[in-house]
Amino acid sequence: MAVKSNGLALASRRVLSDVVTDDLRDAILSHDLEPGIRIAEDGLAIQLGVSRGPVREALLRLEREGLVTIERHKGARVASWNETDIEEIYSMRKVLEVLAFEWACKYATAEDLLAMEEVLDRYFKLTEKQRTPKEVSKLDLEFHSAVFVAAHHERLNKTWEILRSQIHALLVYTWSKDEKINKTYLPLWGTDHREIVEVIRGKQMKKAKTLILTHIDRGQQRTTKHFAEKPLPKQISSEG
Amino acid sequence: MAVKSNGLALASRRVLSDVVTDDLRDAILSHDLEPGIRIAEDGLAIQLGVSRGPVREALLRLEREGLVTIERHKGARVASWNETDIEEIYSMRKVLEVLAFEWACKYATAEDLLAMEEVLDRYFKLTEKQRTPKEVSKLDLEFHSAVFVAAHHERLNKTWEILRSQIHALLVYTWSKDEKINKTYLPLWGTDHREIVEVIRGKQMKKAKTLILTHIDRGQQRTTKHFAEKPLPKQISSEG
DNA sequence: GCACTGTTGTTTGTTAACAATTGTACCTCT
DNA sequence: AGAGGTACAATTGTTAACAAACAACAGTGC
Repeated sequence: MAVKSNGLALASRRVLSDVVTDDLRDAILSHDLEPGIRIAEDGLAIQLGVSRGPVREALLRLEREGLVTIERHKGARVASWNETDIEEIYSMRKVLEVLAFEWACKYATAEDLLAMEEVLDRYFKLTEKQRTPKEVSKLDLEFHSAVFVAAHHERLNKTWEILRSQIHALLVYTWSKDEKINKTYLPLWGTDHREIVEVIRGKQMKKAKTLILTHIDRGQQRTTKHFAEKPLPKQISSEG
Repeated sequence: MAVKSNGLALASRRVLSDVVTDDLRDAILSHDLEPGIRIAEDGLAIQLGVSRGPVREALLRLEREGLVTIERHKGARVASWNETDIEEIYSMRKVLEVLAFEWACKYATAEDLLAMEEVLDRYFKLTEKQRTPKEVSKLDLEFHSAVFVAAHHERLNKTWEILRSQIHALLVYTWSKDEKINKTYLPLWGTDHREIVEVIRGKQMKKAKTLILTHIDRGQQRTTKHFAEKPLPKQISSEG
């Protein structure tokens, strides 16, 4: 019923809990569900036309992704963010990306490099109008994910996927209100990434490390700035 | 029924899925369940006297911990290990521990340092007979966990807990057969840890980094060696 | 003998009902 | 009026039955 089999039959069979997980993640990352808001199992189940079982599983998975918090006997809420979260997320990101670049320098295949360039191409082909914060940050994360894939490091990739969701949510959150600031920053990313591809191709591990660190630092400063400027949304009162 | 309420009532109410998770984790980490072995939901549920719901949740959690692998419509198996896993685990461990030490140098409280020394004390008070691989590695991991706690970094701690389980399982696996090798190595750990505490107390971040890296390297070499020497157990035939 | 197919049994995925816990509103008593 | 307690409502935790997918095997046709 809630199975949206668009056209062709899916290769790896999707199961209801997968569908619910993806739907819910999309709802959170598209800011349909604001941070702090309560998610009742039954309500969501009815809304999606499924039973509570798959919904429970989905909430557990999203909790591990850091998009949702669960309290015993009290249920789930959409995760909310503060300055500490930014510090934690970006400090984690730095060490993970450095490791990813080291391994990518060692193990990246020709296909991996091609995949990275493909994302890069899509970025440069964006028209001025398409160059929205949402679209650009989506491509940015896609590029970095391509680097992690190139690292061929299973555990590192799993950890990155979790952090990626949180970064995504954080960006959506900080950018949800003001659309003007981005124009001055965004164009920089493309050239950064182009340089990164070449460094990996040349297996210049030392250079890769400094390059990625400054690249991420820029992102962190931007995010911190936006976060500070952002007017706090109506706090969910049922917090204390 | 399966609720083992030993004496006093637990502070934070434990729920069935928690009990199942812990029981199953113990069974895996104590090598009662060997790597590769199949875990049927129904069987485990009956064995523990609960229904399949909590068992499913437990399996999901242990999958995220990396102790169990789940295949769609095919069920769960106890995770098994190879040389690649060792490389992945220890490369992750290095970057996580370095980050933990940086943050611990910055944010460790007096209580945190005390907690570390308490673990250290228990190590040095072990009698010759108590100094088994199992006991020593348990204390080793406990010490490192204390450092992560001292870092006061929520996401880093969560990631470490996952990796810690895997390291634990890996150690149990490599040491499951031969008990003789350890005697020559084990005594080193205590002095390493003692030095580590002092470095954190003195907030010597640079020194902490090199110290922890050589410390972990030793562990990796030992594990790799044991793993290579270990005779492969009877492969679970239902693999291919 | 070998490939194919239908059947059967086992296991996971899903559902709906039941039990237990938490939060709230109202009532009573001091 | 305020403190405390009781009943009620809402929500999560748990269970058992049902549906769907997968795996093994016997039987059929070539």
